[in-house]
Amino acid sequence: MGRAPCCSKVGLHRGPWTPREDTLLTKYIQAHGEGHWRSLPKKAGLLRCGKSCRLRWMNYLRPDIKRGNITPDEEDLIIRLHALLGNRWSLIAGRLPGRTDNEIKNYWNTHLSKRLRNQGTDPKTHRKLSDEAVSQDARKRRNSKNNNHRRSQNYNRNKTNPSVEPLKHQVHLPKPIRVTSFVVPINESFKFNNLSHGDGDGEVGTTEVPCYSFKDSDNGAGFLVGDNDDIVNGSDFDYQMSQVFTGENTLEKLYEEYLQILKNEDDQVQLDSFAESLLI
DNA sequence: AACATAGGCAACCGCTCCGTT
DNA sequence: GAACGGAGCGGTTGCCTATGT
Repeated sequence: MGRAPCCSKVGLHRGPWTPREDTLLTKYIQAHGEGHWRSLPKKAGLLRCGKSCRLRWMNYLRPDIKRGNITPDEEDLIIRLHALLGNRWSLIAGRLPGRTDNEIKNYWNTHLSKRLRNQGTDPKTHRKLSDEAVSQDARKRRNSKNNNHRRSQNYNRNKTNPSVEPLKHQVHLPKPIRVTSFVVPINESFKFNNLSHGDGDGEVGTTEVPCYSFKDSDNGAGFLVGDNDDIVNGSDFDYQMSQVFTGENTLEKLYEEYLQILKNEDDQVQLDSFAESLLI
């Protein structure tokens, strides 16, 4: 408490990560493994704070991250887990292979909580909302929307009004799709390739971009993914998805657990002990 | 075509937890 | 037991794109 934020040091990069930074971070972790986040940026040659590096790795660069649409099964599981655990996103993410807490949190805030409200369910308590509560909720949402619009309006005003200091131009890369659920050992997990592509500033040239080639030792399925939309082969993606969900039956197993518990929903002790088990 | 609004997501911030000294 | 520091978590913000007017 009272500690200075680790990102307050001047001269550190902030905002979206560049392909070069991604490469440096991934290469470093590939060689040395995760951990020691505070000292990592210096050793890896990054002008970022350790927290930023950790976040980038955990939410974006890890090879076992699954990107792409949340399936209806996953949605259902998230809702049920949220009912049990509340906003403990990391615990919820821990039960969804390849999903990150940040992704689930965002998905909850942007999709699921709205859907529950529309269905007349309080997304916090998972209980039915009364008519009065529903209308109050609608008023609240209108207000929060207005606040959000103000932020957008400020941004757009700055964008269109040359008298206002323009915000720095930032490059948002296309979302990569990384689909693996198997553990990849350090140093053998992935290889880097060089890709020719536009770098987002209108220039076209050769930039080093992380592009990982995975190999599942069990079934021999190769898989190429990276920061470029055209890298991922759709059929491979589907194939991997099916391996994740039909091969391991992770979600089905969880569903069975849930169904068992929900059958005895009155049995609070059992429910509690299940929630307890998730904490391990 | 230009502008306004709405929605989505990556990244940041501040706090807490927990191991070490 | 107190102080310290690394790591992790959840809430919030900033910026972008899509859609509407």
